[in-house]
Amino acid sequence: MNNVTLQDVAQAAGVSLATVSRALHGGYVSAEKRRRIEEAVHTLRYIPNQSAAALKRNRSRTIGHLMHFHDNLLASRVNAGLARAAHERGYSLFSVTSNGGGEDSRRMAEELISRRMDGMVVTSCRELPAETTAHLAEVGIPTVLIERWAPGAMGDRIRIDDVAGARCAVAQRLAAGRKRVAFIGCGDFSQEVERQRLWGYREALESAGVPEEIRLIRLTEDYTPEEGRRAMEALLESGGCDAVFCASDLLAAGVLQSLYRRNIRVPDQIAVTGYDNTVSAMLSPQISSVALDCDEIGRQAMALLLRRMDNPGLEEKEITILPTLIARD
Amino acid sequence: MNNVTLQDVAQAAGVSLATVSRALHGGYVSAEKRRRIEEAVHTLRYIPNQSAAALKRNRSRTIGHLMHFHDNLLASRVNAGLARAAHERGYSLFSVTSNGGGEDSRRMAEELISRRMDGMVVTSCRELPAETTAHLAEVGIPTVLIERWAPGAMGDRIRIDDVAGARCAVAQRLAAGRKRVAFIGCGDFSQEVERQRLWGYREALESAGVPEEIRLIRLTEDYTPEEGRRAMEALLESGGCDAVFCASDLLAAGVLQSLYRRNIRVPDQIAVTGYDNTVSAMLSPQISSVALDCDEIGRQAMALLLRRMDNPGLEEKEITILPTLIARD
DNA sequence: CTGAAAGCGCTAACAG
DNA sequence: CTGTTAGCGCTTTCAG
Repeated sequence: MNNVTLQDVAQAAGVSLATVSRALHGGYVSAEKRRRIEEAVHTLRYIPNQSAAALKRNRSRTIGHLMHFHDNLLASRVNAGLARAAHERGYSLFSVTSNGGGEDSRRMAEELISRRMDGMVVTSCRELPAETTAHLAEVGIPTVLIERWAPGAMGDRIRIDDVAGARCAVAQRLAAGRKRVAFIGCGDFSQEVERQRLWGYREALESAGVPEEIRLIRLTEDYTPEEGRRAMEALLESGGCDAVFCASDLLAAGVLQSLYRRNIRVPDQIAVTGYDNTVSAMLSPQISSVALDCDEIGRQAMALLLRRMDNPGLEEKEITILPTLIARD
Repeated sequence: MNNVTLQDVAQAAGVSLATVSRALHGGYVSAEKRRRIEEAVHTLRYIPNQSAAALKRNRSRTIGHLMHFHDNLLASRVNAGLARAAHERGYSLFSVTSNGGGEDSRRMAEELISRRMDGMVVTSCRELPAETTAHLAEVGIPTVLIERWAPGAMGDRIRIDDVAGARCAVAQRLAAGRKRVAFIGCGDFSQEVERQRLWGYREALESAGVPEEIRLIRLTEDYTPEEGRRAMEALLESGGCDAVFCASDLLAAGVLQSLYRRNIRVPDQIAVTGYDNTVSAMLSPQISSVALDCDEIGRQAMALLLRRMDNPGLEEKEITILPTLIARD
């Protein structure tokens, strides 16, 4: 069993427990004792008990990450970026994934509170009750919301400039001479993300002086290949197009399936652009997509957290991340 | 700040701290006091401090999950399955992802130890030093290794019957009348997983009385679309085939890209089967793939952990999970 | 530079 | 059924 404590190390090294603690935290300790302590730590395989440290310090050196389960690589990439950033700053990342809706997220958030996270990152959760973020604020846990959040949520934010991302992707097609660029995206405009992606599409058309055609805008319920396939079918039946901008790679995957079935070549006959760069490089053919720098997101999130830990009273801050188009065809 | 303690609740409810603790854990408490306590908990928004509880109990009610970062949905699905299973049993899941090699995994494992995980799951880590698993055993943390593990690693195991998975996938093609079924997979045969997938392929050929053709077996360095593409190119140049079994969906994605480029129709001219069912439903066309039941894996892992917690002395146990073929074409 | 000592918040005996 | 009490292992003053 694991029972090696500071006390044991102290005994083995012939010093007091306090000295060992100091040595471990880089305090003033004579070279000789430090050596003896290090040796004891090594031979006894001492591993500090974080529960005790956290209890005493009232800080866990851990950041909580709450995400909603979505069979999507993006979340795990953000998670990886966050983990790296946290680690660089001397924190660990405790990730939890909510499977259910608001009630579930709420429970997970409480769990993170009960573990006394020093900060909290909430990625793309439109379900987390605003009340829960308020609770976090109340108990003094800095919170950063990434990409999506429920209305009324409190905390610093990292938002993605999806208008720019979409605009850029569509502009590229127009610049390449495509005349009829379609939009396939989720039509849940209660969400800013969805509004932005459509808005970027429209802006690109407008800047290029291309009139908007209602027929070319296809809205889906959700981001799935099936929906993408269906939308593309409808689009083709209504008269076709020569390029499609999809508001997610999953939709684009469905679009490609539909085109494959009808033997319409991509990008020769129709060019397809995805969004989020999760599976775009795996599709046939590889398609262009709008990518997020997840390491950057992680770093910024940590920066926001640390800033607020130092100074809890600050106003809520919002950082905008600019996505970049990865051109593949 | 968050400073509501048991003591505060006790005061508010006019009972002793011990009574509150008992009430919270379902011990004997009179109905009246229980009511008052619940009320106090609610109005004060009391949230227990897990660090303190864990310190006292010397158990954290948390399972650690160590995985190696791989831009792959499988890991996050296993993670989700595990989280669900853990939650059902009253545990939380603390997931950490190692990005680097053995040194990094080792550090993460120590971090999990220092947080006094009650159990540990290691998914698909061929890098985790055997010595670290020994350390876990030594400090009494039950460990379950899923899918892959470094040689000499200690712990209960969940292995995937990849021989059966591959055999079944290949047999299906043969039964459908395909004559020249190729194999594209990673050639790192120091790993059991890789050996098994090739072995399953061979077994299927043998049972069907089809002679093995060395030309049809293409080995790659790794599981990436690029490698899949390259392998398929080579295969086509060497004379082609009428079906390909890929040891991973990512390889299959590359295979499809290569076929798309040459305008070879799937499955009419060549049928493609993937493995792991991560992206197979997103590809064009959707392809068959061998799937793992991640919820089942999670449940089994938890069962192994709990079993060993109750009885640490047990022999190491191995559970084999049978994958299933998802036929899509 | 070093050691003694006081808890952090909670659980789990142990006596009422 | 209820309250008192003794720590869990660690950090951090506070005196030497």
